Amino acid sequence: MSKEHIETPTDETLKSNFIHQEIDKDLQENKNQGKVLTRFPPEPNGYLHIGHAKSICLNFGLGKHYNGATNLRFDDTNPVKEDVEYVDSIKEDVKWLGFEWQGEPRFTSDYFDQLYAWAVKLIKKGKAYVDDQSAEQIASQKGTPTEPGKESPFRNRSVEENLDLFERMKNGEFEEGEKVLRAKIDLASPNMHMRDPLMYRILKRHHHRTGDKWCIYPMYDFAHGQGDFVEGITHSICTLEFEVHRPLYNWFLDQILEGEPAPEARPRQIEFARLNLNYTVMSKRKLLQLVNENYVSGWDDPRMPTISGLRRRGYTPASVRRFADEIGVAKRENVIDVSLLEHCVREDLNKRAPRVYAVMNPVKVIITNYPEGQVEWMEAINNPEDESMGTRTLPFSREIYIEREDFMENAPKKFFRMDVGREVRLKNAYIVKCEGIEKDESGEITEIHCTYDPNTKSGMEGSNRKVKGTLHWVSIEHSKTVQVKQYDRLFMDEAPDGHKDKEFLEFLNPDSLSVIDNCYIEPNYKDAGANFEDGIERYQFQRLGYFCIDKDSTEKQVIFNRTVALRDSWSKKKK
RNA sequence: UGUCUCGUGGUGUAAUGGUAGCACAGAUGGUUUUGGUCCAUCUAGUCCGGGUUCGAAUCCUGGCGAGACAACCA
Repeated sequence: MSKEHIETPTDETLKSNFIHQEIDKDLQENKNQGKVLTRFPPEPNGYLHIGHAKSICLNFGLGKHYNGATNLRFDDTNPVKEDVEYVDSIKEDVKWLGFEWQGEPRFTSDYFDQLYAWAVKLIKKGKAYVDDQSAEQIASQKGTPTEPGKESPFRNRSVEENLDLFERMKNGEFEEGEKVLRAKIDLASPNMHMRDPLMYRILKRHHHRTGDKWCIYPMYDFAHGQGDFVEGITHSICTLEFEVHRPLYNWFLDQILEGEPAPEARPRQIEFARLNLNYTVMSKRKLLQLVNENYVSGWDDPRMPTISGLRRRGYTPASVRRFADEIGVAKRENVIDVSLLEHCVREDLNKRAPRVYAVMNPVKVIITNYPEGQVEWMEAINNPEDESMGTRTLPFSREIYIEREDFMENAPKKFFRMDVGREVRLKNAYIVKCEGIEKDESGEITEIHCTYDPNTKSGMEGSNRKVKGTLHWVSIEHSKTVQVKQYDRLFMDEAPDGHKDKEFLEFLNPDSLSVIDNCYIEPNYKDAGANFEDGIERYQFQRLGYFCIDKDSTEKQVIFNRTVALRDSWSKKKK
């Protein structure tokens, strides 16, 4: 089957995966009245990255596929690290990717009262207790995966005392670290998470939503599963590391639901392997470090694997969704080659980006037999992949720029470009012949002299002649000067954070950004009809790659970011 | 020396007891006014051993290997 169009979100055909099969089974058993409700539950403590995009596409894709819905919930149980800045960026990124969450975004902090009540219920059942020990003491009693833990001396306090203490924790009578609430489960469990995990800790911090109402905050483990339950989530899709938490979530729900009527839906957690991409890092901590220590310009630096970085780099939402679909979903550890991501954006942009002429590394060409002062407006197709995008005109004159790399003295036969005595075609203009060159003292070419054949204007009969090379060009007099930022991979190592003895920063690529201040572009590139749903202008610079206009552009200074170069089988061959 | 999870071309991912397929990457050729696109062809795989079966990537068993888990993080 040929790929005529890259799928739009509505007709996206999801690749099947094991999660579909599990949900299909649940549906066959008529669990949850046949409903499917998923959720995307980020913590607002950083910007979303391509790994989150996988999760977003999975969760929202599932909701759509099963005619259900997907909630956006912020798991904001740790005011120390969280911020509204992140809430806003996450909403923007999910929307940009093309997904809609059900109703308003949810916040785990909306459930703090309920969680508190449930904690009290557990205390009353003798399933939770206040522990006065320090973090270190508790840790030292946890045991190891192979040795059982030891009981806290406070484990068997009376219900009354626990109730009193917990309320006083809530009232702010104790300082941070003085007391915690713990679940009373099993210190000998082979699952470390069942060894009397913490439920609440004292944090006298301002919360971005609840303000100063609380000075105790639930731990993620005591909040996440209940958040899903409260919302009626049927399938809680998460990454592999939470597999060992699943029994704990189920235990909490069992405790909470005891004595209650059977709920309409009870979340079922299914885990999948997170995305890893080579030549980058994906941990929030490391991304934050890159930002804070100014190795990049910000979360949306086009070299970052963040969604905002990809957006600024020029990736389209469709290309990211396609990528998420291509990589699939499974439980085994995986490392995806960035070339697949690049393939996805090329595939989309090839279909949709208008072609324009720009010269990044110019050398001057004088067409000696072309009349001085004459200008011809040449017609050019905006996108050979999409006739409906029409044509525009661009000016041709006696003095033009071509790429320095498109000329070579004494070039080998396989070099299909310009050399003295050779003919090449100037795309959408004339066939020209190189007659000679001029150099400066250092030997660098300063001018190339050509003659043109007036009978070979594109469209004329005479232009049908076979010529080995076709070059792009711009008229010097008419061209506009813009800045171009070229990006290369941020790290030189395939797995920058995969070395025990070396820090990932050691592998930073010093050439990951190169700025070209004088890039020459045809004057009417805006007429080429760049039209993208997110309003970002994207173009193909003929023969060079895909570029988009950076948000920092001004009228005086237009900045283009290179999204990705065109595939280049010539440069590969040279090696 | 625990519990859980996972091993299919270089990288991902299908095949759910019945011809190991697809994508990316790589190679070759064709078309081309982008060395792009497109088209065609090729390279390359079931971790190992035993068992069940007419038949095993799939089921059983024993190894081996990888990952996760011992934060008042999520």
